[in-house]
Amino acid sequence: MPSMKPARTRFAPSPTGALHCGVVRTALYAWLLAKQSGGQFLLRIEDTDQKREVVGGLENIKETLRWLGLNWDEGPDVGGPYAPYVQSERLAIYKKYAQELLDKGQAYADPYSIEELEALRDKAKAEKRPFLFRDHRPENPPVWDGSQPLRIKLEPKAWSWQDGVMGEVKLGPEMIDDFIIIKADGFPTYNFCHIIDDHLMQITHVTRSQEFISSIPKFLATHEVLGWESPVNLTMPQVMDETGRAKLSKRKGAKPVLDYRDRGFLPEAMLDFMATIGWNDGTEQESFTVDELIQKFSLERVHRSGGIFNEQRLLWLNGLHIRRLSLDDLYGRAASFWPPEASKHDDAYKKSVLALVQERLKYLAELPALTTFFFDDLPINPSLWQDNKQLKKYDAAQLKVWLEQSRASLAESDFSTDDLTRRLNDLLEQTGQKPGVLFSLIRIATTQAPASPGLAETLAVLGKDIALRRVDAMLHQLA
RNA sequence: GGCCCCUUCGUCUAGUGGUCCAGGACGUCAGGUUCUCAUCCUGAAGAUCGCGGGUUCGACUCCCGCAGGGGUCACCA
Repeated sequence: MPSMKPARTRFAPSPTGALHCGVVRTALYAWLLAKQSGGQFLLRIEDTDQKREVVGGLENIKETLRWLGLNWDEGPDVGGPYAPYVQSERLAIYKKYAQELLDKGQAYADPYSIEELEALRDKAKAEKRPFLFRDHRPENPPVWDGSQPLRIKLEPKAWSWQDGVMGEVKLGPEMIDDFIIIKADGFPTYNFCHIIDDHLMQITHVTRSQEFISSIPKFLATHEVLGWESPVNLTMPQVMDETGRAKLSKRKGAKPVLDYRDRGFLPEAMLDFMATIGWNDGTEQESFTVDELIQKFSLERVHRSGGIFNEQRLLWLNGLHIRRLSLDDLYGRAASFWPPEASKHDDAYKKSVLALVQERLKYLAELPALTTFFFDDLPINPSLWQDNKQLKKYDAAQLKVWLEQSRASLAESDFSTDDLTRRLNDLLEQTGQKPGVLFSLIRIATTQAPASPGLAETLAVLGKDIALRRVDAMLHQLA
């Protein structure tokens, strides 16, 4: 376990849509860093682009993190020493620093219209040279009245830095330009305000997704101009979609994390899955609890290459975590996933059903498909025995004989699993049949389902009345 | 196009010069666990370690080049 000074990390999403696994994985790594070092994890909302803001975006962020258990020590709702933690409520702070830069001659008003800028950019493109705003710095910038964008004046300079994940990265002076720090609408840009906030909020490690890596020189230069030390930059590899051809993004159809909750994925499985796209502990351990992640996670073992979001593996991990749960725990989590028919039944019954399907569930939304026959009689489906590879060799009269024999024995049973098992075995001898034939017949008769848990266990849970009633219905059908 | 990052079985990966004609896991296939589904167990197929040079007695591991993929070049974050 890496010992380090308490790290203050943050997750700083913008409320522009539902959180997906790509961005949440970056949040998870930041959270793990804070937890394992005894530091703090902050949530900060970067809502400086009013146009892109989405209704419910903030709620989705909070709900996603809460569901996953990525609790924030400071941030919206919980407050903290550096409140507010919503950027739209911190405008005065950014303006203050912008004014300071302006006063020092480190910032200037941008006199160009959007159209003029575009023309300059097009021209540069046509001439196949990079567009740099600094080549067009106005000689006598207008007095900044807040209606023009304000640009920071940055001297071109090559930067190299030690990235906590990527190692040493070097980028040339062409990556630095006079970027806008305050937009014409009065809001600051991400490039500017996140630096101020990270500094004021004493963030020690900044996790960012890979698309920001070429912006880091700008961030470094801005720190320098402000006279601040940069926090440690941690650039995380990308999470790619199933095609492997693009990073996970909302536009490309990445599913919201909460969709997985709604399908009955477990938060600990999601965390396990996300953590292990791009990180492993170097042993052959394939699955981790949250505590193990906190203990074992290390930056040194985070990959630099991107990883594909493989839902197949998530499914496997989720099944694994479901099986690890105690029955009571699972029962609590499954509450909203039962089929409607189950509402007529009591907790004890539902729990005994759940015990039988626990090892069969990959996700909780499968519950109805696996259990409906426990709660209500399914319509009799002749194809179940007519197409069954063991049973289709026999005619209805023969099946009826065996089923009647079975009914007679079951009628004597106390329906304990032990007694049922014994009787079922006796019936094999009496009828001279293989389990493949007789058990299939009884299973189909009593469930009318294409699949079910073990026969004796299933019968024991169903109970005598229901089991015999269904056998009778099937016998009637075979007549 | 410039710049940056990446490149081991389909996928997630182990691997930091010899123990690797490459190990594990998911997935797939086959068999076993008194029926089905699932679990569990066993086994199989699956990677000439992107390509080409070099360094070295020896390279997946080091160096160079190339190719491919991803990212980025906004009054978006």
